[in-house]
Amino acid sequence: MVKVTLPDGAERQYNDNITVGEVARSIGSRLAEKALAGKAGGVLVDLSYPIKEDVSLSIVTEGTDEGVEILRHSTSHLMAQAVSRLFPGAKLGIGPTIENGFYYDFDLSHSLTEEDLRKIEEEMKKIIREDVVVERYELPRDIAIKNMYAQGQLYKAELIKDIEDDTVSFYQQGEFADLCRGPHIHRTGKVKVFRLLSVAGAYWRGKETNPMLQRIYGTAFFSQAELDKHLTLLEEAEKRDHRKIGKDLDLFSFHEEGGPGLTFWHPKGARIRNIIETFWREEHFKRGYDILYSPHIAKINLWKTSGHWNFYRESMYSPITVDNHEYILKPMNCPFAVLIYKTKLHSYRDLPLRWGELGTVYRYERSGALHGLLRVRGFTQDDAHIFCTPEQLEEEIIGVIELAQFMLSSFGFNDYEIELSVRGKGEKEKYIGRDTVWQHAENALKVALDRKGLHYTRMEGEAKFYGPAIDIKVKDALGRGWQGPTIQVDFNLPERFEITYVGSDGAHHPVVMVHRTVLGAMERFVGCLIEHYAGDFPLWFAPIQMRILPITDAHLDYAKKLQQKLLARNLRVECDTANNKINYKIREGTLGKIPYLLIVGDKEVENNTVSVRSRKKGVEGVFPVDDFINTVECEIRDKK
RNA sequence: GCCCGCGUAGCUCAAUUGGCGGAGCACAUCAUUCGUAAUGAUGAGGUUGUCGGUUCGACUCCGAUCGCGGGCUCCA
Repeated sequence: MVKVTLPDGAERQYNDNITVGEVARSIGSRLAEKALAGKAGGVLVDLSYPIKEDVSLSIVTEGTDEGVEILRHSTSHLMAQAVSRLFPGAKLGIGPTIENGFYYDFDLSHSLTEEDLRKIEEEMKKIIREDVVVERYELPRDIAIKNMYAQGQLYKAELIKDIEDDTVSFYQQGEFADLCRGPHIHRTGKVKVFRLLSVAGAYWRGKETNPMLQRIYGTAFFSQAELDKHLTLLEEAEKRDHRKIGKDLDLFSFHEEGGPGLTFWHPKGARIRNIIETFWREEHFKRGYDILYSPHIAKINLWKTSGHWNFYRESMYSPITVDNHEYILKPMNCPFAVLIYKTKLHSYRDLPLRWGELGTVYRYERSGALHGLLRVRGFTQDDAHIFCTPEQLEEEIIGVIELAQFMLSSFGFNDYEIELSVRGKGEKEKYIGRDTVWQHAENALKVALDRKGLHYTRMEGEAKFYGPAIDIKVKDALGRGWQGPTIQVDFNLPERFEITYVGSDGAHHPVVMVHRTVLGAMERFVGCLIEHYAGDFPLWFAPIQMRILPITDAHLDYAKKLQQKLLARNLRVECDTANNKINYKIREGTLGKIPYLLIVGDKEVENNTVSVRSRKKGVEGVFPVDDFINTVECEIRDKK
């Protein structure tokens, strides 16, 4: 007999080798109906899993996150089966679940098209109707490898070679079997609704030197309603796309004549940037920062000293030769701050020095990586370099974390992920500096994060070449994370440039440098902002805050005077002088996502009022001009 | 950079199997002077991304190239 402990604490006795599915059935037929898998002792197992010893068990059902994940994983197998049927000889890569769906990689000579996806979907539905049993079996590792080679499944063979266990498990459904840890749904008929979404190239195991496979992305749900909801969500996200909104709202553009990844800011986009930058400077001054300006290019030797030429060259624009000297467009601002630091001796009494710089850098991003404002080749970092003593380091990092949090929340970002980016194992040639120095730097970051009680993920191999970092990722409309703020501890550049401070003992000590941004880069930040608000910006940084709409030409004078009055109060206001009906003007203003539309006609002229229509609430009513000004000035101050 | 797809008027899109490139919006002119999401008429606009090839004839087929998109890789 075995004792099974259920989630509610109930204990039940069963015969040895009873399966998870049978336990579910013994509890209730409805549970059995909805059961997909089990969780025995915290490990996900199939319904066919035989229970051999006392265990705590929960049944994974359709309505749960784990259930959906199993469904998607099984759907990816189903897809692989369909692809294998339609394209004999297809070599299979991997087919995992991902957030909101799944994918499977295939190596086939035929290039998959959208129509192929529909055909594969049809074949998948056929397999669902066949409702074949999905069965798990195990093979000794060596035999499994031999089998895979015999079947021409080289990728699978390679995967098994990397598995350390003596036996590996497979799942058989009809004529199709696939290497998999499981668990899986027990019949193909359990798959309900799914959709194949796109095809894309993907390197085998993510390595550029490996062959490129064809990846099919798809998603699956337990109900049509859920799938529909998900597809609607994708459509909504498309509407929030900053590239579309940027065009519609006339914020920025890119030009073939200008070059890929080089942003042209239009007046309204530039206005947003200017507001953010002004806010940024003021906030920095308040927190004891000064700001710098530095050149866009510098002689190549500077970059050799800094290490960029050796460790960062592939991201740098090629040298420009002037008067027999080679110059490089700066990919980073740090060496410039160092040069300024070196212009005089610094006492420990002067530290920390916090030097901010809205520095425009140029990096050669591979053409395929470019993406609207979110990944460009020329961008302005809201950079700063802090020079401090080792003792001050922790406090400085905490100060930066707090500033970054303040900045993000000021712009409405409360959902972001924090990563601690450290060196990858066994690729030391990618980084400069000694182990002890790296250890020290990493520890400082870790301690600061812990002191702030922040949750973070440790990311191996994500460090910069000169030091580890705290990276904060904000999300776009599709939930893709983009690195924004970053805090990097650097003991290496100070050493390379031999920058020191004079301590109380009168001796020179190496200074510690912190590189950081609190927004990331203006381009990316504005891109994320657009998606976050879908172009519907809060009043305080909306490029146009209000537009005056005169009913007829007879009200133009009043409208113009009103505009002057509002401009004088530093409000961003337009006047719609076009010869159009008021309905038309309102429509234009609404589509332009202008926070306030101020309608003025006979009544308003007579009483010195405005009829206010807000984007948030629609018709707000008629207010004396000064009252309206008061209201919006409060709203701007509160950054609502 | 790699795989796949896409480039037609400022924008969003049409154009049988290769046979004289159209529409809506925006813009200009004229009329209209209007109260909370589109007034009407007229007009202007293009070497179909670029270069080359096939053809009597190319937006359409082929090649190259530039740019964009979805991913992979890479990163603020």
